[in-house]
Amino acid sequence: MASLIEGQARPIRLADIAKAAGVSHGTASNVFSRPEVVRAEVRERVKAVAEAMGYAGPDPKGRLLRAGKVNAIGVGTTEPLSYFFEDPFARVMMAGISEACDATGAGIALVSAANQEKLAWNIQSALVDGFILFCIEGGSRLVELTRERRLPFVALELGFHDETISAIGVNNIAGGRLAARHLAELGHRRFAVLSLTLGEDRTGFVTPEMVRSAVYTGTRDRLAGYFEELSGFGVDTQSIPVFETENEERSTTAGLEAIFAGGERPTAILAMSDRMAMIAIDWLTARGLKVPQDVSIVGFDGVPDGALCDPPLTTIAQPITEIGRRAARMILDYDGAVRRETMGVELVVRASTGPAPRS
Amino acid sequence: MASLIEGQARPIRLADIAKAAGVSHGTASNVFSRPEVVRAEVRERVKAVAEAMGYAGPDPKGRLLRAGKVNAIGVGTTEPLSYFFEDPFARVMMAGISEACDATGAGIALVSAANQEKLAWNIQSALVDGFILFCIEGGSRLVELTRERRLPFVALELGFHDETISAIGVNNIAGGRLAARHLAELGHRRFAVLSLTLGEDRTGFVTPEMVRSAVYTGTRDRLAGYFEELSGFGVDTQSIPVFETENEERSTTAGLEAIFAGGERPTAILAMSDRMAMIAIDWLTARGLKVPQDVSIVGFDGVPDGALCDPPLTTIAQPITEIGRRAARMILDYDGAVRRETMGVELVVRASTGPAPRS
DNA sequence: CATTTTTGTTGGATCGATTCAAATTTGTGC
DNA sequence: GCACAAATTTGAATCGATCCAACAAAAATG
Repeated sequence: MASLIEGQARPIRLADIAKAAGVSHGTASNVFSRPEVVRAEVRERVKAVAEAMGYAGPDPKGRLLRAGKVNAIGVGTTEPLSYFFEDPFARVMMAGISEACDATGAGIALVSAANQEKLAWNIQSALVDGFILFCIEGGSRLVELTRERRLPFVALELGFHDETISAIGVNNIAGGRLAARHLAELGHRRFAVLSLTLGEDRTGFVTPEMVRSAVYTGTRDRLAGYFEELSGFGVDTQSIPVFETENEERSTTAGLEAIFAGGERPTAILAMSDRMAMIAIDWLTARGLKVPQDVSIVGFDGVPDGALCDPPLTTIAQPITEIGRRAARMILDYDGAVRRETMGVELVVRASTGPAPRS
Repeated sequence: MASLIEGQARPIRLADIAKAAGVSHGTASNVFSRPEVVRAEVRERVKAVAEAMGYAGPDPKGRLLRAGKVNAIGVGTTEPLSYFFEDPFARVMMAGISEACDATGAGIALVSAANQEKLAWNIQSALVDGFILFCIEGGSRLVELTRERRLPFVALELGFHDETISAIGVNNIAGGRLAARHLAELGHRRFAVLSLTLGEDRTGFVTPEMVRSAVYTGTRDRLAGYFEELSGFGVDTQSIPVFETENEERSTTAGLEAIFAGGERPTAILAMSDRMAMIAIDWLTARGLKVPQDVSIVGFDGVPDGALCDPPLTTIAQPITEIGRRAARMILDYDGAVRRETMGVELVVRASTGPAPRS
């Protein structure tokens, strides 16, 4: 009678095959996880029973609970999941993370939190041993949520002023200086800056007070680097227009329009991302301005696309892949310490910069 | 005395705070997962205790075991993990998968199996509700392994002849025909084919017998499409060189060298992937052959890069994103049925094809 | 043949939560 | 103040494995 009822196959458990094979569940477990300790004869019998009953092998869910380690690292962002596959910067970073994970056999779990309610849940319920956080905007909330999981995590790329969390970033001041010096040495004296976000979600021209109260010290530092260097060349940095964008097309275009609406047009643009720099190239070209003959542009990041656009982009290259590798290793080899690493950057000169036009 | 020993903080469990707050496990659990059923006063007390003890919230590992559902889908491949972020085809596919996952709040777990031993383990221990398999080469082993997990899974893009597994693919015969017809109508009569793998890991020229015994029916069908259509134009398909590659630079280049070593050079190349097509463009250009004046090339896939290369690539476009979306939904809405879907393809004419050179 | 080793097997404890039927408390109407 | 309904709380059972101390059997040693 029982057999008649057992129609709806509920998944076979290890205990089921142990019973069917007439061994203890301890032995049954060993057959799969440490086959060498069980006598060949028994091993074969248990395996045969498992096969016959259609056992799928030890369920990772059960193992996980016991083992405690998931063997996967979570990568979180407030962007939609497709960000990881579409954004050039993210892709190079992910390649670095992948490399480190491949080397140790760890998996990668992508965690997105495009909408606020699900963000919390997704972070809270992700099955991972630690997190790498892409702190674009809304980063602070992401960090807060992740901190509550009490798992190891590393913040990338924002330069939070919170010294209590592990982070890997680049020397933004040095990067800013390199970019500015390169342009200044080419004779440029009239500049404009396309800036990443400084704090709250806003776009538009930036005032010195806003810079001082910036949440994102990464942005602030790049700006500081630009200004420090340019001051050395006698440029009045107070008069340089700085337009804060959301690092996407719409707000960047708005920034360019605002910048070029004025009378004194810049001969050089300092962009805090390659993304904005490439949008700027397109925008200028579409308006008949030649890059670099009329306007020079320096980006920031060093994404591969920059080498392919027309003209190829001069930029401040971050060691993106290496940052990814290190971030992953930081999680994989977590030892309880808070680590903050700052990587160097380098100027990559391509064709988007040239001598200042003599007016 | 005990308190002296308890130095090494082992993570706080729900049971710990239940005891500390003087409530049962059940109530403590409800405080977190169904707060509305517990009296406000108790709820606050428990929460306060949790806060004070530094409780990280219900551990997903425990919840998972009970709930049974991971709420994540695994994407598996035999390539290294970085494949997902670097390969153009994979990226577009992943974007589609991401979209479907974002919509339902599911996560994505990337599972690689670059090396054989770890392959098995990674597939066996991945914490997912189902798999989407990128069946490039070595696909059959991947499928075998996954089948053993007895989880829902979908195979992408290979056109396995095994009808018992769910799969989404495109109409390869129709695609082949479209490509061939386009070239034939431009007057081409001398062709060469850069083929994807037909079966075991090998590269080189392909014989008709090998085609008949092909494991990968997707490859076979594209070839069939090419040949059927060309026959209609009176081309002797027997004499068309077909070179099987591994869809990467080295073997594709080898194929081109072999093809162009002969006396009767083709005026048109049918490539079974955009990847190979673009490699071919570069190879030909580097050798002073003009595309499409000297040689026309049609790709297959329709990856975005094809539109950007020089010259832009004529290709057979698959609805890659849509395939990804459907695959993800197939796992997410799994109902126990085996589904096999075939999507349509379309010819996208760009500048890599032109009239056959006369001579 | 008795004793020690080696090799295999057992079954209870554990990992960290959720669920649900039953027990208890609180609230309502009369 | 009582009966009955509604709202809370309890505690045992469960999810599916692994670990390990204890035990049993077989093999090696004296």
